[in-house]
Amino acid sequence: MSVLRPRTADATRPSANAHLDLHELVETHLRRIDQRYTSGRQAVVQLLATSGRPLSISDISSAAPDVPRSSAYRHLSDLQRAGVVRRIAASDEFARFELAEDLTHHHHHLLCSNCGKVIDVTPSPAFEATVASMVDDLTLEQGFHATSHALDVIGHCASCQAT
Amino acid sequence: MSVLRPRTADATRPSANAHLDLHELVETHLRRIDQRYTSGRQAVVQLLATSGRPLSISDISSAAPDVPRSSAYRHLSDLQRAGVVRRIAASDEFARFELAEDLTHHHHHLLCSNCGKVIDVTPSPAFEATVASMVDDLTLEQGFHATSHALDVIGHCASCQAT
DNA sequence: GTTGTAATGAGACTCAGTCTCAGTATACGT
DNA sequence: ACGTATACTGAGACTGAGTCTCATTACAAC
Repeated sequence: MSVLRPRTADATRPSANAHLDLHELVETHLRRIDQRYTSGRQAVVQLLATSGRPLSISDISSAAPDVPRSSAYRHLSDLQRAGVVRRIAASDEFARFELAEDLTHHHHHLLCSNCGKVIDVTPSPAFEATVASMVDDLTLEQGFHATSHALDVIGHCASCQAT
Repeated sequence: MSVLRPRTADATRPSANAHLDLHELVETHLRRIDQRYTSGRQAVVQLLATSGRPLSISDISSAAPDVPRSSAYRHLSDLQRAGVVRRIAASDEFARFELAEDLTHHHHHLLCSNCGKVIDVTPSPAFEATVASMVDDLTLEQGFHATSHALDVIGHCASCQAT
C-alpha cells in the first residue's frame, strides 16, 4: 500500500498533526460497526482528507493505483456505513466522495456544469443561522425531518470560463 | 398518445388555463433549436407540469406506458437542451426531471434519504435575497461564475418517519 | 408531389457500481 | 503457540440506468 505511510511514523506524513486525530477518529467509527481500519481504508481516508475537494472513483484510482476499484468501492461504502464518508452527486454522471462533516467542517459546494469539478466553500456562521431557521420553516410544513442540508451553486469554474 | 389531450381542445384538459401558456412556451423553446413539439414530448411535459415534484424515468414510464423508455430518455434530453427541463440528482441512484425554473418558479428540494422521494418547497423572497448575496460572496473568491443554485434539505419524509 | 430534416421504437450497447467467491489476514480465547 | 471465528481482499462476473444505432415514419416547406 504505497500511498500510505505507517501510522506509527507520523513524522514522515505531510501535515501529520492535522490528521493524527482524524485517523483515530475514523478507527473508532469503524470499530463501532465491527470493522477494522486496514491499510486500504487508510489510503482512501488519507486521500479524502488531503484532497480539499470531493473525489470521484477515478480520482481515487489514479492517486492510489494499487487499490483495486472493487476494493475502493467497498471501502467507500463501508466508510459511509461507519459515518466517515459521505457520497455526493455532482453535475456529471460520476459520484463523488468526501469525509463526513462530523470529521471536517460544515461546507457547501460549487459545481462546474462544464467539467464536473466540485469546489468546497465555507459559509459564514451568520448565513448558516439563516439557512438553519429557514430550513426549519420549510420542513415543518411538510412534516419532514431534516438531518442536514446542502447548498450547491451551479455555474462555471475559473478554468472553464477561460475556454 | 393517450395521456395527452389534443392541444386545440384545452377545455377538456385539467387546469387548462394554467398550462396553455406553458405548452406554447415549450414549443417556442424547442423551435429555437429546430425541434418540433410532438405528442410524445407533450406527454412528458404535461406529466412534469402536473406532478408537482421531480419525476424519475420509472414515474414517467408508469404514468405514460405508451411512451417507450428510449423515447422518454431522448425527449428529456432534447427538452433539457431546449432549456425546458432540468435534470436533478436525488439521494438515490435515479435521476429526476422537472420543468426548468424559467417555466415554473424558483424552488428548492427536500430529499428523503430513506425512500428517495423529492418534495418541492418555495423559499421566501427575503431568504432568496440572502442566499443570492451569499452565493456572490462565496463564488467571487473562487473566480466561479454562478448560473443557479440549489438548496437541498436531506432527511426523512413524513411517511418514512411513521415506519 | 418531392425533398430535406426531424422523430420514433426496438433493441444493442456502455460502463459506473455491485456482488460473488475463493483465498488471506487479523483478533481473540485457550 | 495454536485454533477458530470473523473480517478483509482482489479478480472478475454481473446488473441496470442511461445512451446509441439504425431502419422507418412523420412532418414542413416549396
